Formats: sequence, structure tokens, C-alpha cells
Amino acid sequence: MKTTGEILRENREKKRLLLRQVSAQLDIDTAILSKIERGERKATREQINKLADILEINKESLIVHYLSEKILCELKDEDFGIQALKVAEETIKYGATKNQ
Amino acid sequence: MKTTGEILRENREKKRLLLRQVSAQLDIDTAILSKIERGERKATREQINKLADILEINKESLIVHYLSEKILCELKDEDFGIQALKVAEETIKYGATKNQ
DNA sequence: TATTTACTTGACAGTATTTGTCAAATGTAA
DNA sequence: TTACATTTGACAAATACTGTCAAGTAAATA
Repeated sequence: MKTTGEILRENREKKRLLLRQVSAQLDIDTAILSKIERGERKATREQINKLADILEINKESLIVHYLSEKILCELKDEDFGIQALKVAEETIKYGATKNQ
Repeated sequence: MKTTGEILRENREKKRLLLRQVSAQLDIDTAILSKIERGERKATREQINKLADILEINKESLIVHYLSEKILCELKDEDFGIQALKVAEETIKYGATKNQ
């Protein structure tokens, strides 16, 4: 599966936009956006929203991509990651949010 | 479903241990353990390991509980949380780890 | 070849969040 | 009352996050 960064870069290039142009709209330095696209940094949740608008990417698909990448990163060294995901999924479905 | 904190407290009381005794083994103040049990703070990953040992709780079940709670907390305000979980699950199953 | 332009890299700074201590407050039982 | 367990909240230290900046690379072009 493509990384979020890859999707962002592909879509930016498809629109013929420069890092400079997009990062200006995000109000950050080009350096950060460059790193985000190459996977060296993570975008913030807010930046993802803006990027979907700027690059005209379907919001749901971008967000789902971003979130699942974040979750996978958190579980990458865990032996019981899949089990945890399943429990989390069941809990959401069941409706019991019960968060802090 | 029970919270991680509830499980920890139940098991500590089952073993007739005081906060003081357990927190000493964790090398933290009782205040923190108290907060962890009441869900006011999260345990660290390392503390969860130690707690499973100290309280003789099945490691897999405690870890799964802890991780899924963490994930749910992260997704609590997300509209597409379930979708993200499913994608994450598929990605893990598929074997493509591809993390940063 | 020298300039220009886009992007990349790494050192660094400011801020936010996490993780903890401590002391005082509360609750409870002897 | 005293003693002990737990809770609470103010605070401090450590860590992680988010960004800037300036110098570097690479490719196109005057």
C-alpha cells in the first residue's frame, strides 16, 4: 500500500504545484512538507485536512490512510497488535466508547 | 468492557497488595499508580509489562487491553475510525509492515 | 560555465505533552 | 486521636513534537 507521503506527493505533482506553493498554504516551511512527503515526518491532523482541500484529494480516503498509518506505527513492535485492533474494532462497533 | 485501570486495581486487591507495595516495584510514586488505576493517567508500556508480572495477570490479555484502549483513545473523535482500523488490520495481516 | 530553481538535509529552538515528585487533603479503621 | 491507605493538585523534569533556518544537492537553462 502507498504511504500517505507518497499520495501527497503524487497528487501535488499531478496538480503541478511546488512544495513552496503548498507549504505556503499550510503556513509551514517547505522543509517540513518535503519531509512529510518522504515519510521522514508525520503531518499533523490539521495539515491532513488542509492538504486534502489544497490537493483535492478525497478526504475520507486520505484520513483513513493517515490514521491507519499512525496506528500501524504504534503497533509495529507489538506481538499482539492484531488482537488489539480486533478488540478496538469490536468496541467501536459495540458503541462503548468509554474513553479518558 | 473493563478499563485497564479497573483490571489492575481488581488484581492488586485480589492479591492484597497496597498501592505503596506495587508502586515501589514499579519505582514510581503511589500517586501515579492511583491515577493509573482510576484512569486519570495511562501506564507506560514498560509499566504494563511489570504490572502483569507483579500482579500475575496474563500478559497477552493485559497488553491487548492496554493497546486497544490506547488506539480507541486516539480514534475517539474520528469519523472514519472504523475504516482506519480495518485498513490497519488488513495491512498487518497482509504482512506489509512498511513503517517509519 | 554560471545562475537559477526546486528540493533536501541537518542543526537547532520553542512548545506541548508526558511522566514523575511532593505535600496536603480525604477517608477509614483501630 | 492516631495511624495508615489513598487521592488530589501544584509543580518540575524529561521527552517528543513542530517548526525555522541556512547550507547542500540536483537539474534545467541563460
